[in-house]
Amino acid sequence: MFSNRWRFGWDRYTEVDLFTDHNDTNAETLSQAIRAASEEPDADGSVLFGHLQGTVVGLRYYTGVVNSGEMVGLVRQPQNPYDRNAVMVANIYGNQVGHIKKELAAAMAYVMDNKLAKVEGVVHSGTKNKFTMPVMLSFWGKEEKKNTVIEMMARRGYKLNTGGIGQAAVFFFFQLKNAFDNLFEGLMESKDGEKEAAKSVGTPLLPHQKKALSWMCARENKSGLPPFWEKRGELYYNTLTCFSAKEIPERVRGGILADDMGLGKTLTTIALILTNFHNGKPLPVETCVSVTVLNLYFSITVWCEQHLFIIKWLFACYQEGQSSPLKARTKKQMPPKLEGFQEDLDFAAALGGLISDTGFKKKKTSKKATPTLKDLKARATLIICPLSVLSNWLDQFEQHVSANVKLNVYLYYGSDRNRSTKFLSSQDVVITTYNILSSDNGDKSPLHVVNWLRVVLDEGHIIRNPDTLMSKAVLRFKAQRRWILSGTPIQNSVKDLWMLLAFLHLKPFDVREWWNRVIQRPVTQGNKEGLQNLQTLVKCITLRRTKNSEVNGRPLVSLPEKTVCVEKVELSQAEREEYELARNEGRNTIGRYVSEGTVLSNYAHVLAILMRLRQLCCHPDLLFYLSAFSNSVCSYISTPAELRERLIEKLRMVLASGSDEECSVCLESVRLPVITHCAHVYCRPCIAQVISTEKETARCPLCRSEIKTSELVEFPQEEMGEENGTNSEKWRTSSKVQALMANLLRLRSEDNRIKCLVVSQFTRFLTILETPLREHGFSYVRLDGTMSLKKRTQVIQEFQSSADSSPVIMLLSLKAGGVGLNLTAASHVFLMDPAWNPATEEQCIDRCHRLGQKRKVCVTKFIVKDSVEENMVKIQKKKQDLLEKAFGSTNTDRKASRISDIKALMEL
DNA sequence: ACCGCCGGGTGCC
DNA sequence: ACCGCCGGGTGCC
Repeated sequence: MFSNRWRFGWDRYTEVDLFTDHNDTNAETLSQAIRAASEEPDADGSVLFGHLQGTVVGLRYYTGVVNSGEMVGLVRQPQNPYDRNAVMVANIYGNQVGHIKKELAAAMAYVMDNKLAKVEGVVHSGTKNKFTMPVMLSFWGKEEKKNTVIEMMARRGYKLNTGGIGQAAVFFFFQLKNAFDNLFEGLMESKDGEKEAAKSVGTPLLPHQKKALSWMCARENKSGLPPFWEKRGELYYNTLTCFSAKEIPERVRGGILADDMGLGKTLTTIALILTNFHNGKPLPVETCVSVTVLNLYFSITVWCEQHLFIIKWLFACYQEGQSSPLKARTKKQMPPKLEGFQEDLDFAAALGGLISDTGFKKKKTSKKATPTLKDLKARATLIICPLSVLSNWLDQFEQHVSANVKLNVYLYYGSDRNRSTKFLSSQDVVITTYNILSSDNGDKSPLHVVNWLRVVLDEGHIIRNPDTLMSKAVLRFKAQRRWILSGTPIQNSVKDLWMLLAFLHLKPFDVREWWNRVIQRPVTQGNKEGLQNLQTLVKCITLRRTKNSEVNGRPLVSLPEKTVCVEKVELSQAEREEYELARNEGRNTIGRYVSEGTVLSNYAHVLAILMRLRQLCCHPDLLFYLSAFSNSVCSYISTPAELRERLIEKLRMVLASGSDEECSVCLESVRLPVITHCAHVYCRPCIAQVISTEKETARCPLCRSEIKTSELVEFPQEEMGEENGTNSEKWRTSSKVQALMANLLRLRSEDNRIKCLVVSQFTRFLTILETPLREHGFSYVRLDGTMSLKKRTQVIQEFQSSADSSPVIMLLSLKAGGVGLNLTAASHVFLMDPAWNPATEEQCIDRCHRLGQKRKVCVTKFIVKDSVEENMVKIQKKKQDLLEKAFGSTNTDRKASRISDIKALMEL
């Protein structure tokens, strides 16, 4: 009796499958157990400890079957009444297959419960008999746990086979990295043809948008097999996990639209909503002769009028005369109209052609509605977007939906938002923000009760961190179709993708374990096949075009021409003399370091010399003290205050230079910079760690001078952003300044509304340039890294404005702002000084040579003849190769290449 | 399960 | 006969 009861209890789990959501129950289901077991936040640093052949027993008691080569999951069952060490074996769908034999289970339980290792199983040869079968177990975990685990298992008589575990093939690493970077490139091919949007879409679609629409409709309607599934006889077989099932695997209805910013993702999505309702028919919408705008308008105003951005949006509408304030006000006072709801549903049902009007109504009230009816019932598309683009969505609906079409768009936002699920279901579109979502997160939240036709995540990469509330909320939507819109689907690593695939319900990868095993780990370890699989996966569900993409041999969108020319600048007699003096001096010094082999220990000094030369090329007043103290020179500085002053000066120079100073501890750009008494710059956390590890014996990683935490000097807060050192009385010009001004004056005489970007790595140079700009009456703004986000947006807005009073010149610090910066108002770019990294320059140019640019773009690079700048340009070309080779190469290699760079710069 | 293990039946060669 | 051997019953954790 007892035994039977329990057996029944466990057998229940065999019926659990991962294709069904179990949100409704609090009972711990097997699928949840597997999810929980595999939800280790960071499986990345895992290494393989070894393999072990084990046995799965008790097959005859369970329904789960496995194929040859199929992956299985191992789940601890501490509550098992027969053995608290029990380890259950389940297949991909979560059907139990059996148990690990108890002796082995006892050993594994210890390892698993103490999180010493994650154990994975693969059944290499299928069932030999129907009672037991062998399983290959592999143990994965943190390097430092490796020996403990091996010893632990050995003590219990299980010897982990550690032989033949090669490290990831480093050789292919570079290739793979490249392939990964290009993961989202070239995903266009010729997916389907073009599709015309429904009549209700008021704006004609561009060819590439029609293609996207066609692809999206196909993704929603076609019933093919998802990637890596194929039909084998009566069964559906997953070629990656070797799992097979009788039922056809659920297809992902949706995908990732990853077009570049500006290609019209919003418009295409609106077109999709209007064009592809149930059975591929257009969304049934009421049309009317009167001004439709008001309907949309009305629901928004009623619910959200207190929010500033809406007011802004309304204001924009007024201005454009799309509706009158008066009408809006009268409309606003009317009670919300909901009776259209039922009509719409009936209309939808009638369109579906499957059930009669009355039948539909009857079923609708019944709780046991079949899925088909539920599907039909779904009408609304839920759009989730960042607050910052909310008004843009409203604008776009306004703009692109035909004027005579009544589309119910509801903005689910604000404290008095309508939480009625009946109301929400009745809408055509509900828009909300990620923030609302994370606050409206419970199971009873209306957003999670409604059966959506479609859920669209705008800027979907926002949910890439699975630990956030909103990411969790996003996984619990009930929806038939799911879309992610994102210009940058991957920002850092493969990891970013998991959440996206999980949202899309891409089986079986929505369960972290299978994703980790099949894709993430192979890819991060440089496995070629893993990457290919990932590519295939992404290809199947993603459409991405960039501004450079071509369709039928023609560019998607044609950007205006861009010309780049280099203007050689001759130094004046005086400048040349000063430059040569500094150059000879520097050359001697560096030459000495090279011959002594002490370039690295005097690296700060070397950089300082180069910096001085680069600055001399721009303007003599750019010079800071050349704090020439390599460790040996420190002694002549007398007082601590003077030392501190000089260190700060030096630090300021490094920071202002924009030379992308590298921290020698983490080898990344320095964050929270501090300078040591020996004048080397590190990230504060990095060097602090060095000091805390080495204690009293701590030495500077670069020059081996003694260092102490108390001697780390930071940039004083009050000096941040203080840049008003030059006053116009002492101001003098330079050859480069002259060259720039000549260009600006010439342009102004041709067309006084031409806008220019003037770019330098030296913020002080920008300051120097302000004087002649003022003198010649140019209106300018300035954008550099020291400005607050708020100030930046304000400056950008000012510059982008087409108003007559808006500035014509932007002084831009090379590294300021992210890639997203949009400065299309400018059509001329002046790069005042060459950067170490040509990509930085390209990025900067792209800020104005991008979608939305109407004029030809003209880029001028000023390079001083016969100077370190010319050599930098030469190295730039080489640099691209170096950069690529730097992947996977060692610290020493990178340093070595730097030394050879320096030699080339100084012509040594 | 064409195994291993258990425990009862049995017992020179 | 407090053993070995035989053969039937039996079987995950």
